[in-house]
Amino acid sequence: MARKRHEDALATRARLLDAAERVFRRRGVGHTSLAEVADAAGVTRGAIYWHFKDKADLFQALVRRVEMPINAALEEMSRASAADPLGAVRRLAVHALQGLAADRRTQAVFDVVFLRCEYTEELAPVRARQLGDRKDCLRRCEAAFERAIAKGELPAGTDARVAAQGLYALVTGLMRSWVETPGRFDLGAVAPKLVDVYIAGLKSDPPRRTPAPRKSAAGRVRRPQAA
Amino acid sequence: MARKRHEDALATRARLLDAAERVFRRRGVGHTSLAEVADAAGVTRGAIYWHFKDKADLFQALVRRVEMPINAALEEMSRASAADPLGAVRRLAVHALQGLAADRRTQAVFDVVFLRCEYTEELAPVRARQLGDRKDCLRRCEAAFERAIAKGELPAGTDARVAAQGLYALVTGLMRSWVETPGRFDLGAVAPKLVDVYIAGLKSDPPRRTPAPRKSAAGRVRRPQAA
DNA sequence: GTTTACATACATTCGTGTATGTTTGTAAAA
DNA sequence: TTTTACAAACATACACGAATGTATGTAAAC
Repeated sequence: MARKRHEDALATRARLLDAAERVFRRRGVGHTSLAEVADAAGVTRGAIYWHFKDKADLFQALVRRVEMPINAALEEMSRASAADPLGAVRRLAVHALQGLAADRRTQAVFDVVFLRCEYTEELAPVRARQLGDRKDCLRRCEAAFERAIAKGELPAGTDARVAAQGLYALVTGLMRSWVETPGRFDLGAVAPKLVDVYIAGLKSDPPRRTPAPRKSAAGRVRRPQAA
Repeated sequence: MARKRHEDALATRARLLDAAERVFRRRGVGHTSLAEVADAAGVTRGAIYWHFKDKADLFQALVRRVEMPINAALEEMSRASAADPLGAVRRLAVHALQGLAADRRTQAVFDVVFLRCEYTEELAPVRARQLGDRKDCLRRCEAAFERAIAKGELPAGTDARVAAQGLYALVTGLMRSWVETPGRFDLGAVAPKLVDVYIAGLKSDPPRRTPAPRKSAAGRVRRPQAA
């Protein structure tokens, strides 16, 4: 085929990404050949190899399309955490969950990321980016919780790091749960309730910092069943 | 090679499962050929096709090896939930997490299940089983929370279903987080703290049942920032 | 002698990467 | 302004390896 104009080429690229989303979701990243993606986009493999280096590169571009809004929300949370730390964290968590519940593209990408791909060597760059994003998110949330402690919104002695890990686990766990069975529950409605449950728990029974990292065997628990 | 005795054959089968655990974890389920598994086990593909129907069958057997203890803990939880519902739920969640933190085989299988395989058509039976297990777990936890409400351990009007979904998300989210970066935090120590945070949150700010499923647009939040 | 528990060999399919072909926008040269 | 040359944006073709399933071989246990 012939040469297109710039905008036509960008349209082709976008159609390739859309097609990859659909096919990856249905057949899995590793199980789909680039020929299938090309077919679904109405082009040939040549188009893919023109726009992308290989399948991993295509996948990476696919993920980055939905990363930006989340990162923007993270930034905003860090700003707002100065005045209202707990509120900022709450808004971030709820916003992330409701964003997933509302946006079809986000749903497709999270479906692929959670269930339809395996993180081996060839996806190492994607994986590294995911872990970096997670680390960043945890650091920001931890910082916000620290501010909440300083402001007296959370009890002194609260382990902000553990608190952040718990919130992250709750949110991502909900995301995965919902992606596994979409439509089985109303994520948009459940999200604020459960985030509030967790934050209320942080206030009334927060994770305490371990008083001193003794040399004794770690891993076992000692807390006498605080029920 | 020659024929072995029954116990020898069972040992070969076990070594195949062990080898598959290692290779799947390193290279991903879809990206590993059965020849690699056979090599790692010191046999040929013939042995695999003797003991298992195909790769999916091998993977399924691999997962089932670690499912039993968890299901047993679930049963025990249901029994204990009559007398001490919240305590039983708490013990189940903490036990599951610490079981992951302690057992190498469980770690390997969860690693593969979370990160190194893609759930496509060929893994449909495995997937169906996972979803069934999840459903069972959610139902039992919901029932336990209902008992807790009946006993006054949780406020009346608490939505037990949502409460169970949140706990499940927290626990599985922690599992995945820890599997993603093992050694980055002490799961055995963090687990009871965060489970307690969540349960304390259920007590002080529980998810309320939606009073009446009005016809109004669902999904948006209305709660006036309960900070 | 028969079946078990594998090993070996084979045919076939599939996917990838690359090399090459082809057409047309587009900008500079004339 | 027309022509020329180049490069963008793909399509097509090919070579290669790799994985699967099956078919067959085989030696020891029972």
